[in-house]
Amino acid sequence: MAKRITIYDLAKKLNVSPATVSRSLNDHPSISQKTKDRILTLAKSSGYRTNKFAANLSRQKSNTIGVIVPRLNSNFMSTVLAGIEKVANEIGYNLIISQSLESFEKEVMNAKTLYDSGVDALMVSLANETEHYDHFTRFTERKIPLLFFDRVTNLPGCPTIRIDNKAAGFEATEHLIEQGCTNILHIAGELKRNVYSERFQGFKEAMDKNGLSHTSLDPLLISPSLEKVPEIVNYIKNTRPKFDGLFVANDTFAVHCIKALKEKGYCIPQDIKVIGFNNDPVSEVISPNLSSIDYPGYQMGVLAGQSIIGHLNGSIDLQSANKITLRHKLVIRESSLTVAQQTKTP
Amino acid sequence: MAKRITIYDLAKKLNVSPATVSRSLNDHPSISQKTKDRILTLAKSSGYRTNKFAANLSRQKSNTIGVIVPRLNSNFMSTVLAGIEKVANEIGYNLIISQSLESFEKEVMNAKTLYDSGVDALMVSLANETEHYDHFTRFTERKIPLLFFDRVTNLPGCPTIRIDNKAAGFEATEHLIEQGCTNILHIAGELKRNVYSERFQGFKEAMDKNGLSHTSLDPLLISPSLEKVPEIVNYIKNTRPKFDGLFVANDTFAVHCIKALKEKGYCIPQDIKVIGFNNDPVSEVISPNLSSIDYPGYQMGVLAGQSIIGHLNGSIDLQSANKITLRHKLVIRESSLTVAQQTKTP
DNA sequence: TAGACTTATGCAATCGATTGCATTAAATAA
DNA sequence: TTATTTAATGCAATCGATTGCATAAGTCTA
Repeated sequence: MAKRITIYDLAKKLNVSPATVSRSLNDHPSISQKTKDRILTLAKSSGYRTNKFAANLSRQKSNTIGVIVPRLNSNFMSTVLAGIEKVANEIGYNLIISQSLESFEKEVMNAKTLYDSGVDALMVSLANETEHYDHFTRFTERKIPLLFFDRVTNLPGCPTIRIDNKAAGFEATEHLIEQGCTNILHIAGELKRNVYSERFQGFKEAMDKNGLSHTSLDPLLISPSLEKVPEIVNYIKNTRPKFDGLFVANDTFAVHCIKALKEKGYCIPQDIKVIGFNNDPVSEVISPNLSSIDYPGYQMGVLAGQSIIGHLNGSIDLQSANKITLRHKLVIRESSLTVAQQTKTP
Repeated sequence: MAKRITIYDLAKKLNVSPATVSRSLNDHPSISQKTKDRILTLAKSSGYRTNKFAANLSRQKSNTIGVIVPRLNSNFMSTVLAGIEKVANEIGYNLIISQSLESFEKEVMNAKTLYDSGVDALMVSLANETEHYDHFTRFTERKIPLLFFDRVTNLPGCPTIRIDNKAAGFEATEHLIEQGCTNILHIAGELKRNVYSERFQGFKEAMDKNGLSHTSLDPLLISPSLEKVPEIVNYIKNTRPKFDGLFVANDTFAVHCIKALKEKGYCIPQDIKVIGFNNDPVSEVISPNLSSIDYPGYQMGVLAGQSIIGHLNGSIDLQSANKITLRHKLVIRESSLTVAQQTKTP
């Protein structure tokens, strides 16, 4: 039952042409207010809803933005997505979200599907595995705005939204050094990704600057699995000279390291000071509270949304691919403070 | 440049009709394998991609599933979404995700938009505010599969996926009672939602069964804001007889209660035993580790996806709206154990 | 009141793929 | 060899909205 109502139905009922109906519905200036009112009234009362397939086909746009993220269920990502969704929703865009699960192949597939689905724009945070970016060229070729956030790469004409991971890594490391650490271990993520390589870079520079040697534990893939924690804790336990600082590129992992270290009898921060990255809510739950780098996920999402929409409206020039760098902030908590200083805080 | 290639282009180049091309692309049986091969080869080499707008318009389906959730950025929700996305992605469906942010108005808007977007199915987890469900009738009227998960309601013909919140609430409460609690405070969420009202119900029944009185702190809206924590801690502190048990309908909130209580000098579980709900990863981070009800978010997403796809394929009958109830599990950790028992565990 | 503009509407093509029905060609049966 | 079936393909309508161009009606000006 209830065949869907079309503009033809409305047109017939009001004795006007479908064209007039369409124009009225889109508030075209060349239709008299009277006619518009008649049509709008009927449209509303009869429950007319425009068929987007037809409209999309005709207009060649979908009012839809595609998003590819490594995974949905991380605190950071879902926060960014929440920000994107909010902006998109407000201006009437739909969001098609897909996850690469850190797999290059899936990322390529997702890109294809989203292209086919006719998204008007694409926003991507790259998978760990990704090393080539050809799957995005079909977008750029067709001038479909393409934006990278957080885990970015440099493609011509593509805006990026990110933080200064290197500076942040540097600050985190210097903070540990200021607290008296001289032998710091850095646990990174997949170094193919800027977020991890840059943090690592910052770490090295801070160590070098302070004339300290750095043991770069060759980064295990920490993001997906926490199984590596015991391994790392053993490594920490067995290495001499002893580590007195630990800079982990990701809070979740940091938190689990702390847990494991405590179980092995370590006192934190006395025996080893720890700092994470992301300022994930868990950092305030673990005891001792975890120092970290704060970094505005929600805002990143909002900005990404706004930026892409600017491009879609043409109000931002596509050529001038802007690179937005958001502010990060060192958040000092108990896990990295020398006890002396710690007691200062009430 | 690079005008998009259509089936007409392919048809012309191979001297066949567009119909033949279309059928070949869809692997229609009445096309000879030879022709199919020729067409498929050219299609691939020329980078043809089907225009989904046209296909959708013609077929009247979108290969798209709409999802409305209260918010993206909660551990539980993003986990469910990850599960849904996985299934949808595997069978070639796109996911349009939108958040109601607990607002009824937004939920209605989102439903409208998704309807207009021509989603083939809709999956919903209800907003706190929602009390009426008319915004969904346009879906059921048009036989668009509609499914509720976690925060469900009973609409005729709509499958639901959920857990037995009442039983879980009951078990959580009985566990506290077994541990010696006699004066338990329950902190619920918005009681309009089944997940919270049922847990509350289970709580009351367990208390009644054991002949205990229950102080039902009239549930403040705990989900969105943690600002209420101090208020609640004060309430706990000032109420006599003292509470010796705390059952919080949500782990995040529970964790922050524990933090606040510890700051006020409470020893947990000695002074007051605490149990949460959800088995959120933080429950293993807080000290003491939080007892909770485990409840499989990812699996819920997968099942929701499979169920809806069953409906779309017609392999599941739409009439027989199935109600799936997933297994939950009481996870006992330190926060709710009497010290005697606790020390038993190595 | 004719001519020149405006304003309001309609005509009809278009977007690209799908699909019921007709048709042709090839294969099989009689 | 002819009639009959089967396999392969094409024709043309359809999905519903958009939009350039044409046209009709209305308003002004001289």
